[in-house]
Amino acid sequence: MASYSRDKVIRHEGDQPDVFMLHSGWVASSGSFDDGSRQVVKVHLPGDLMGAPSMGYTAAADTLTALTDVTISKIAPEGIARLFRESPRLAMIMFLLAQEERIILMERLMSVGRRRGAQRLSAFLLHIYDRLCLLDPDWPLSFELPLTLDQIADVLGLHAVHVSRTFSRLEQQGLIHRDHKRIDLINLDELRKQAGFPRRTLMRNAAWLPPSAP
Amino acid sequence: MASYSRDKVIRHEGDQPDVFMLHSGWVASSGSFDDGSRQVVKVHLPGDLMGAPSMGYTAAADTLTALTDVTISKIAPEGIARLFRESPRLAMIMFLLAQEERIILMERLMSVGRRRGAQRLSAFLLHIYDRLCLLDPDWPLSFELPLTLDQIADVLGLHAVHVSRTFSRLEQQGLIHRDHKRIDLINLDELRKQAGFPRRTLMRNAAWLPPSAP
DNA sequence: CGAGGTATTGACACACATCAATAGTTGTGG
DNA sequence: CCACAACTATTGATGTGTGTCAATACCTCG
Repeated sequence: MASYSRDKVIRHEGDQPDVFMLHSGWVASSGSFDDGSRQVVKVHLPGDLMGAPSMGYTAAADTLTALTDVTISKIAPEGIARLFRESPRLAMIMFLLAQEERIILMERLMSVGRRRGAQRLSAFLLHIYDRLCLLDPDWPLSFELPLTLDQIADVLGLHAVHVSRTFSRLEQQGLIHRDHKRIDLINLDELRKQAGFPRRTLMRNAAWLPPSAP
Repeated sequence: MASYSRDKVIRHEGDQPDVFMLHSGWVASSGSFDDGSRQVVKVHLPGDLMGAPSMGYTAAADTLTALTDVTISKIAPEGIARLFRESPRLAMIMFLLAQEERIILMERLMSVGRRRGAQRLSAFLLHIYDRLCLLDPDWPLSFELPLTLDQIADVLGLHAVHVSRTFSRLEQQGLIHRDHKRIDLINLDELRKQAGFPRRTLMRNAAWLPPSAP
C-alpha cells in the first residue's frame, strides 16, 4: 500500500507497465505529446484497476497522476494469471470489464470527435456522477470535482479558458450550479439530452458465463 | 458464414449485442448522434473480432457497417465462455487483446482531442499501414484505402471538405501520394513525427502467462 | 451515355485557441 | 492568525482551424 499526494506522478508513460489498484482518491490516466499538450483518457475512482491496458506491452502507454491524495497498491500480473487459471468465471468477468472500458473510451471518442464544448462537459459531469451513483446508490445530485480547469480541459480536449466560459454558460442556463469545486446537477434531464448518450444497462449473470465452481 | 455488400449495415446500435469474426473485407464500427453526425471508433480488418465491447450489455453500443464487400460469421458467447473454462492461457491472451484495443482507443482519443487535422490524418494512415504490415510482414509502402472522404472524416472527427484539403496538403508536402483510393507513403519518418505516437512493442510470451496445458 | 455518388475548390461563419490582464483562492511560514 | 506567494479562475480582445454552404468537376457503374 503506497500513498501519493496531489499532482504526484505515480508512473510515467514509458515506465515499466505495472498494474495498480486504486484504494482512495482520484487518479488521471493521460498521454502526452512532444509539444507539451496532454489528453486525459480516463479518470480513475476508488476501486479501479489502473494500468491494465499497458500490461501486454513492454512499456506503459499512459501516465498516472494523482488528482487528489491517493492510496494505491501494486497488482502482480502473476496474481491475475492465477485468477485466470483458478476461476474461469472471474476471468470472464475481468474480460467483460475490459470490454466495458472500451465502450467508455468509444463514448469519449464520440464526444470529443463530434460534440461541442458544452455537450462534452455535460457528458463528462454525468459520467462522473453516474460512476459515483454506482459506488453508492443513494448519492445526491452533487459532488466534489477535484480537478483544476486545466485538468478538465485535458479531459475534454479543450483549453482551460474555454472550459471556464463553458461552465459559466451551463450555470447560467440553469443546468448546474457551482461552488468552488462542488458541482450541483440542477437539470439532469437536460444535461443527459446535451450529452447525447443513452443509459446503457449491463447484462448481469448472462446464462453463458462460466459457473463459479469449475 | 454471411456476406454483406458495401455500405450494408451488419448490425445497428441498439440491436442484440452479437459478436462476429471478420473473414474478409473492411468494416467500420461507429456511434451516432441524434443530429445525424457519426464517429467511427474502429476500422476492422480481416481477422478482427467485432462487437465484443457490447457483449456485457443488453444492447449493442456501436453500429457495424461494411466498408467493402465482406464475409463474416457469428461467434456464440458460449464458445468464448468455453474457451475461458478450458484454456486459461487463451483466455488471458483474449484479455490482453482487449487491453490492446483500449490502448488503440486511447491513442485515437489523444489524436482527436489534441492534434490538428493533418496530424490526425497522418496517424490514421500509419495506423492502417502498421496493421497491414502486421498481417503481412513484407507489405509495401502503399495500400488501397476503401473509404470515402465522408467516412474518413467520421474517423478523424472532421468534415469531408476539410479532409480533402488536408489530403492535398499532405500530398503537396511530399509526405504521401494519392491515386484514387490508393495511398503511397512517401516520407514515413515525417509522417510518424506528425502522428506523434511511439511505436509500441508487445510483450510476447510473458513469464506470467498461464501455461498452455492447465 | 447518363446518373448518382464522390471529390475538389471558393467564400464566409463560428467555435475554440491564444494572449494578456485581473481577481480570487489556497497553501505556507513566520 | 495574518501575510505573502503561488496557483487557479475569470474576463476581454483578437486570431485561426475547421465548419458550412454552394458550385463545379470528376469518377464509376449500370
